[in-house]
Amino acid sequence: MNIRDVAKKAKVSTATVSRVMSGVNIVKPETAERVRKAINALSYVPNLSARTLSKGRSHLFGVVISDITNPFFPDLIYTFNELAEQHKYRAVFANTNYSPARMELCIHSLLEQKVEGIAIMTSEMSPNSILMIAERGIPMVFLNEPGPQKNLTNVVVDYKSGMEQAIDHIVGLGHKRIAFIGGPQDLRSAVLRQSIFLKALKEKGIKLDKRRLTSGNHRVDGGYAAMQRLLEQNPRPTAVMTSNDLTAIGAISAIYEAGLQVPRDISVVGFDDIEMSRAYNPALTTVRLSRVDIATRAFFSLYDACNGAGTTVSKRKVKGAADKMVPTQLILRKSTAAPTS
Amino acid sequence: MNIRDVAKKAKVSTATVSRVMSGVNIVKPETAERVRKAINALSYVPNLSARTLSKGRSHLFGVVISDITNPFFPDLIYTFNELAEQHKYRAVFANTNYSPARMELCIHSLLEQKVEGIAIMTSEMSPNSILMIAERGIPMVFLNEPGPQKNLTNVVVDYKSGMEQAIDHIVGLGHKRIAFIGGPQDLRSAVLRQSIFLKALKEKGIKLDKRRLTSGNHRVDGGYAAMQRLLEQNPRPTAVMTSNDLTAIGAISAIYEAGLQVPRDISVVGFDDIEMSRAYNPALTTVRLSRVDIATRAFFSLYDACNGAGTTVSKRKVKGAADKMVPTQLILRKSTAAPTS
DNA sequence: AGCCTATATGCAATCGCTCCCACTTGCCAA
DNA sequence: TTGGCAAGTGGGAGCGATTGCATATAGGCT
Repeated sequence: MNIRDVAKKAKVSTATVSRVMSGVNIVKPETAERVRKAINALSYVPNLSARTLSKGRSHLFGVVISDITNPFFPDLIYTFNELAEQHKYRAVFANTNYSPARMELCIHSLLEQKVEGIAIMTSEMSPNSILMIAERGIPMVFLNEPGPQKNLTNVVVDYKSGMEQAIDHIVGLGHKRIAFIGGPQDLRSAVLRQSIFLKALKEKGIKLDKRRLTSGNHRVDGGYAAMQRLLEQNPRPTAVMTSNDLTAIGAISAIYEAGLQVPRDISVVGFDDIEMSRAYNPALTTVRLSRVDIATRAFFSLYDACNGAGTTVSKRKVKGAADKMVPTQLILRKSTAAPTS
Repeated sequence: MNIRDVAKKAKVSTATVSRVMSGVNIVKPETAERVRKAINALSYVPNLSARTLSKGRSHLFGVVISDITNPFFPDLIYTFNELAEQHKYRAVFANTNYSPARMELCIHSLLEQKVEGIAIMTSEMSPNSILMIAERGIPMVFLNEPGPQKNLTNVVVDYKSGMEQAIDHIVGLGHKRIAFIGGPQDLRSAVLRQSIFLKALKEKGIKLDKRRLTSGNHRVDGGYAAMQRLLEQNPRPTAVMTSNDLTAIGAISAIYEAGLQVPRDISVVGFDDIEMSRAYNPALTTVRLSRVDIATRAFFSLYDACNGAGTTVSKRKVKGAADKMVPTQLILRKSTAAPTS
């Protein structure tokens, strides 16, 4: 079942069938109708490989993520996918599983598929792969990449603002013994969050006792273990800032397990505002980082690069997206309160 | 940059390059080496569309899901993807957003991509689409589809066993006033869970007061609202069984918000055992439904259908998968306890 | 020397579609 | 009448790979 069968059935040439399907060029309405009837009658579905090969365009974007299981990503994927669909693109996803070696495979697979743009939403990197993309002139977009190079754009998150809001909140409540649980120290985004936190703290003239600076793994168990360590201290911290929500949730588990309560005994602040933060018990005070924003900026960055800056509507959107950082914002919920001296 | 460039550079024909890449047929080692050098030198990546078109095989499976944002799916996708990779397949995902109309689009897209098999892991259905798949002879696998038709397999979950374990646990603790919060009544899987729960209850000679049977939407807010309604009753239930974990989490929020505690005042049991259940506060007693199992069975069901039942290893695995239902199992954690009369 | 086989490689048709170009037809102006 | 133009359609090359078949070469055997 191919375009020739349809052409035969509709008594036209394959060229005409093609024209009817793509909707461009002029086809006499009656002819078009006949073709459409034939398509339905045969329940014909065009072959995407053939079309891609022939046109030399895939209308496909690749998105590289670390791990679909990480609650940070589904929202991102959802939004990206939605936008792609709205703009007649498709999106394919590739998991690196946090491994640069696997990232290389991911990129290779995306290149095989002739994607027209690649969004790299991970921290781990394979410089070699990046090179391969670059030398093909394929547009790329990164997340918080430090040194922006030519030929690629960069979605950058305004971590600082959110961190400052969180610090102001904690300090405003009267906390003095503040701890920080960071993420894995080989994860660039985690290191970035930590350093920005420390810097913001310093700028406010507050100094953090080194013993209160520890780290987990950005998962629940890591937060749990880190908090257990903090709880052994005497005096123990009265407020804990964390590098992501899963860490915060792990920390809260540890606090309850030690017979203490949040926020009565210890206040906890998360980062990311994943779906679960609102539903958690107690609902987590956290810094919201909009995955919808990130996905939107990433998508339009690629879309714009592929479809010339000439367009009007998309142009405006992208311009807006490129101008500003992705904002972050403190969301006050139930996991913070004044210390009960 | 295509196979001809490589051939020219290595001073061989395109046929030889192709043979080197696919690894089949005999190529003189030195020639192969020369070709490999050329491939690297040019950093050539083959064009998948051309390959697919030429071979007439896509090595691609499609997976239809409702919504990537639903925590039920990421695990499923992860596992499916992993298995696909291990078996030299790729997997593409399509979101229906719970809409049969969109499902039609999803299927159309998968057919365009010439997928070799389709796993339909959603409840919503578009009979028309199913027909299109069937008439192409493409293997399908469903999740808990009630009437198994020919030409498709069905992964079925043993809801009953898990429900019975949960009921035994609750009843064994001494609970008399048991409530149930179901899912959306237009979602087949939710209706199934509910009816199996009621049936299991009846079989044990326990009867449920109709007023204690209510439903949410399988999301946190629905569980919250449903629980609020239950809390207005006098006497209120002492144990609540729910149709999924998100519902249970919503219910717990409502209970705490009413100034009560879990499990002291009310016990809550979830269903699914999503990642968050373990980390929730209190950790949720729930019925585990292994997404890994589901994905594994779904994958091998398609894989086997596509690669003849003749293979040995896969055959064994698939046979095992097809024989048994996906088991469910009660996981005891902290959200259940004996009622404090 | 002549023949045969096994091994290694090349030629070219093919997959299903798109799109350039050429062609037909009908209409209007010159 | 004729030329020119626009609208509608068809022919067929080409996209980049795979693969059946033909061919070339080397070595072994009689």
